[in-house]
Amino acid sequence: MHAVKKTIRTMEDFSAFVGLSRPTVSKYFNDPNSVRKKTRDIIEAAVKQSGFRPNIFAVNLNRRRTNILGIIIPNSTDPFYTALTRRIEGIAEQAGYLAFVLSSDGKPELEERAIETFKSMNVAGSIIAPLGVQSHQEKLLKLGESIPMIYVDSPLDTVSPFVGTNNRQSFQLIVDYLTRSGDAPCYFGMPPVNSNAFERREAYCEAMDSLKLEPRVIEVEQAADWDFEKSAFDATTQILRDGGFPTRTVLCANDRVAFGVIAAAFQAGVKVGRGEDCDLRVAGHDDQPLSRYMCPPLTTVAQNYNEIGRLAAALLFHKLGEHQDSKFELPANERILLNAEIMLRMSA
Amino acid sequence: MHAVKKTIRTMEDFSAFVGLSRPTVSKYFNDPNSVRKKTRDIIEAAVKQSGFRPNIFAVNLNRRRTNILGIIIPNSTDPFYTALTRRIEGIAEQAGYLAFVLSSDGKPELEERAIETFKSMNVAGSIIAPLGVQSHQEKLLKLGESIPMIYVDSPLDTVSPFVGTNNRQSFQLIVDYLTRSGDAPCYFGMPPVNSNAFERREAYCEAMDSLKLEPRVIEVEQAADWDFEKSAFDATTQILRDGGFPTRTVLCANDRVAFGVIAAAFQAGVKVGRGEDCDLRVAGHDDQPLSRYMCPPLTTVAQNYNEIGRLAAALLFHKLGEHQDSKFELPANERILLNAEIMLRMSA
DNA sequence: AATAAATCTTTACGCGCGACAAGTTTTGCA
DNA sequence: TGCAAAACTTGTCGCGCGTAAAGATTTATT
Repeated sequence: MHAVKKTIRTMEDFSAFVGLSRPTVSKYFNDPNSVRKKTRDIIEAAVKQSGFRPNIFAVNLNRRRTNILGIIIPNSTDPFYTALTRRIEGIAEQAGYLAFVLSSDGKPELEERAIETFKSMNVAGSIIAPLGVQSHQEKLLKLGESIPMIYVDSPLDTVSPFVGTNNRQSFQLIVDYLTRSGDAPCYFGMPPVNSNAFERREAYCEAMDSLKLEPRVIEVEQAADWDFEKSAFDATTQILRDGGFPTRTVLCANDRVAFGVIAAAFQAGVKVGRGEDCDLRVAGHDDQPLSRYMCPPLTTVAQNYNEIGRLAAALLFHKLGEHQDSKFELPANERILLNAEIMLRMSA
Repeated sequence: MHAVKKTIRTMEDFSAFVGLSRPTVSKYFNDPNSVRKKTRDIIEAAVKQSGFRPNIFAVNLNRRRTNILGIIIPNSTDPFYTALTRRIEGIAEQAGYLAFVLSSDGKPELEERAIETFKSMNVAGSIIAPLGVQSHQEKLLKLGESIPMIYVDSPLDTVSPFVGTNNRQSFQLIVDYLTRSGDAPCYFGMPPVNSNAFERREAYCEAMDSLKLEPRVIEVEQAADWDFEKSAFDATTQILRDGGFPTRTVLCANDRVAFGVIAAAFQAGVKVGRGEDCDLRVAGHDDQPLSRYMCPPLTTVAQNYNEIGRLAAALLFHKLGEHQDSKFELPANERILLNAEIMLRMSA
């Protein structure tokens, strides 16, 4: 005695299965609270039993605004972006949106493709960690005219909505600490993949200036690719061969650069750490998941990617006209710079 | 003298703009080679000028099979999966598919949600790195009945199409090497997040057996979460406090576990490496991007994620009936175990 | 130049669902 | 019990595009 369960493919099928009309079922899927509790329970039971889900394409076809958010990150293998992405995905899902993530993989043409894909998807809104390519700004801005866009990590310009870390504050913090606890740091930059490369360098210089110290930026030629560890490793190997760093403390533009520096130092027999017997202190920026497992554990500044994600989503939802729940505290303005927190560990 | 460029939103608009009929334009987008070269050139010029892209939802609505591939990975912050994913995305794009990536984040319910999302998207096919949860096998298999699915990294069962690393071969390789070059290794497992956890342990034991050596598996209680480094770090700290490892060589189930072990050893003052002055050798498995930048650089076995991605995609396209280009060499069968390559570095 | 073949145009339908209008039933409340 | 409001049903349209059929036009072949 088995049920002849004809496959439920469409909402039509499903509504027949539930014993309700299709418009009612449709209403339910758009807003479960728009139907009576009794009805809701019936539908929910049927959903559970049949596993029916409305066809995404049909749902989004004749909707003015889709329930899809587009996320573009510049590199899909960098833990910072993946962590940020995961956070945003979670929030989006809770709010009934589907987050679609594309990586530009450091290439402007892929960033452009991603934008066009999102355009063809008629996404409700977009959160983008942009590449720093000048020529693409206008494309992004053009897309921004038709759909709400929030920038994260690295600002597109000086006016578009943005959430990121306050590099000035974070570098002031780490420079202060390093200076108080030992040698003043020299600065080891990151490849010029986005505006953070320039901003952080400036932030370092300003922090040094404010302490009446001479900034010492290590001039390294770095291609604009995302293999941060490798370029830092190679450069450091060369530097150590050529007589070493100008000071006994190196502040890196980010943790991945610091990984490369530490690895090169280790292999050159240079002992990294803040102990008496150490030759070099190395500090980073970002607090990547692995930083605490480095040898020695990396002293760094933690970017609050949870907050960055939350606030970017909050800004976006606000622009989308979502009635903000208590959980979506709306920030005061559209240019948000978050403070970072210093993570004192053994490397500096 | 500016063109009054009315917005081109639909293919209707676009075809008028080009001066062709909509069906012809539609044909072009489905297969550019299905129209005359002259026509193709006209359309392509117009695409370039207007930036028109067919609406993804409309395109996929009344298609029997969409041009979307679903990818499910168990953890979005693990570099192995992100690298694998990126590879697959690239291949999919080349073949005219759009890869949609969802992470189950280690949670069976999210894996299930992801599957249902893909079902609602009517994806053409799916590539999945499954969690090892027994109860979900049937859901996956059920989905597999309606759309082609390829499993990677960790097999679902013993029959479904699968591409992954031959753990037997890879562990034989590393155990051989470790044994020849020093102490026979003991084995440090990974949290039981998928079948690799068991398979690798078995593979280690078999490799030891084949050398007439007694396998020594370190019994560690590890929760089934993805914070591999932390659990390995904590366990190692405890072990070192309790008198150390049973042998002077530790083979870890994967690199991330090795990271935790090495960090704990470092902090306990135990020197890791294969030098005369070292206390402990540590080897890993996978060759994560950061492994070569560890201190010391991690000796490990490289999973060929490029090949895993390529072959998974090739298998899938074959099932989708794509005329395989030369680039998609079809493997002989549907259960592919790739050999791994040993990466000799300084840690062991 | 004549004819077949290839390519195009015109016309029409339907994919699955959201949205709306108009009519019917249920519910809540006095 | 009665009556209005709320919640449902039935019916219909259209989102943007794929696709098929039938006719018109261009291209290739002899």
